[in-house]
Amino acid sequence: MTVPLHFAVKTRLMELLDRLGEGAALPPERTLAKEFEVSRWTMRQAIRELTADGRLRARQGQGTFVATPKLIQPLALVSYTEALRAQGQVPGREVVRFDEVVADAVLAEKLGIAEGAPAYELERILFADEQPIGLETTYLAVSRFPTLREVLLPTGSLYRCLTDDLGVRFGEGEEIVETVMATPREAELLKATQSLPMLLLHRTSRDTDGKPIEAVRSLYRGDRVGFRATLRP
Amino acid sequence: MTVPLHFAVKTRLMELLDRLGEGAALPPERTLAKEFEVSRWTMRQAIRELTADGRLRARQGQGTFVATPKLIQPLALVSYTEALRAQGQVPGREVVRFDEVVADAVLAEKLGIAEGAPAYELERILFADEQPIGLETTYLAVSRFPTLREVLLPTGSLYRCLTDDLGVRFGEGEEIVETVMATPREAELLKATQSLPMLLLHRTSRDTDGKPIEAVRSLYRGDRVGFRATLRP
DNA sequence: AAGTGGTCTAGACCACTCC
DNA sequence: GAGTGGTCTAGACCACTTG
Repeated sequence: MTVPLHFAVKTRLMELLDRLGEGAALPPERTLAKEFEVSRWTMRQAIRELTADGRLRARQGQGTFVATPKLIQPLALVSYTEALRAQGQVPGREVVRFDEVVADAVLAEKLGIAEGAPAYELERILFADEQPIGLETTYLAVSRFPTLREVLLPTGSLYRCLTDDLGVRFGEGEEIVETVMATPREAELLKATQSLPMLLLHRTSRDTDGKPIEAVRSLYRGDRVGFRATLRP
Repeated sequence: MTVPLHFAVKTRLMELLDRLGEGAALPPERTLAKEFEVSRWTMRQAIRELTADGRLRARQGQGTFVATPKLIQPLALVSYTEALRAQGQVPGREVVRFDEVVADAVLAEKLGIAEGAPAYELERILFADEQPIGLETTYLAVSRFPTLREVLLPTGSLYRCLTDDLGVRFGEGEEIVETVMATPREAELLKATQSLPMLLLHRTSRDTDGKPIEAVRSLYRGDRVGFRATLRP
């Protein structure tokens, strides 16, 4: 056997998906396994890969469905709200946590504050058209934005608040992109099956004077989201 | 929601990895499964996630080992060769295919040529310190670079060849980043286990006059590589 | 030949959704 | 309660590497 069986199944399934339309329901796993004459484990392996690729969406208790194309987000210092609106999607946010933490050495260096100084930790779920697509944890120096708690609306845009209400002018930033597997907590918050590949982004951004603004850890559903970067030599 | 068993195993395994050093060998799956009192399937699920996260590397017939940290590559219009050297790694290339193909509508639009016009298809495996980390397929218009076959050395840098030998000046580009699962062929070329999450990049770049230079499809091992982008407002 | 990871089966039970 | 996807077991065989 050269090609693994589950991959041959994946290939045959893809043909089936092309015939079915977007949003169409796939037959149950057990039925498909019988039709393809493979075990349910093998069928699930094939379905699992197609799910990770963003071609299928499984919903427990309901069934498996043909997915819509991935959302492509800009990789730039722009507002999540405006970026989504530009693509005709309805943005949404839900605050999971808004605490103050003590900055450790790594965070303090990123925010340009002393180790042990207080920092906001703002964790939010990002939605597109009511569906959770990302989990964003933002760290900001309390000393720099002492009034943040008063001016930031729970469902408002953080970038708009920083620029319009607090006079921040974004300059340059750096972002590191990698793939990881979600933890059960993260998967639950994003209503994703466990063990789905995610896109993990680590961002630090500075204002036009070069002063640190924020450090951000963003986890996006790899099956639903991609990113677009503008390249320079 | 109770935590799946394989994830609890993953957490316990991570503690074990911290005690073992980089490059250390893990006990065999069957042994670990007995020690943790789980089935081999559950143990493999945990190992699979740690492998996808880049914490472990499995080698068939040999064993499973604690991995080294990911390589972070720049997301910019720069030479792969120089980017790798800047990080103290030894770059390498291997040409898999160097054909001429007929451009379909999508490719023709990207390259600024007529549909049906000939285009080079150059597929290469990218190595870092002798290990395959990426598979890059580059498309260029034959009409624009008629002498490419003569001036490009099999193990040479394409970017260096374009800039130094053919007088190309890179201007701006666009890159889309997403996660996918590798096909068996791709996994084999990258000497990766099948079904490992990969980073898929689609790049188009233009010269300083705005004329299209190349269209590139790059597939990088998600367990070994990450990317760094510079952000602007 | 022995030992390792890789694939696959058959079957069980759980968690969730909908009727 | 019925049907769906999600997790897990026990066991088998294959493919690869090393001695």
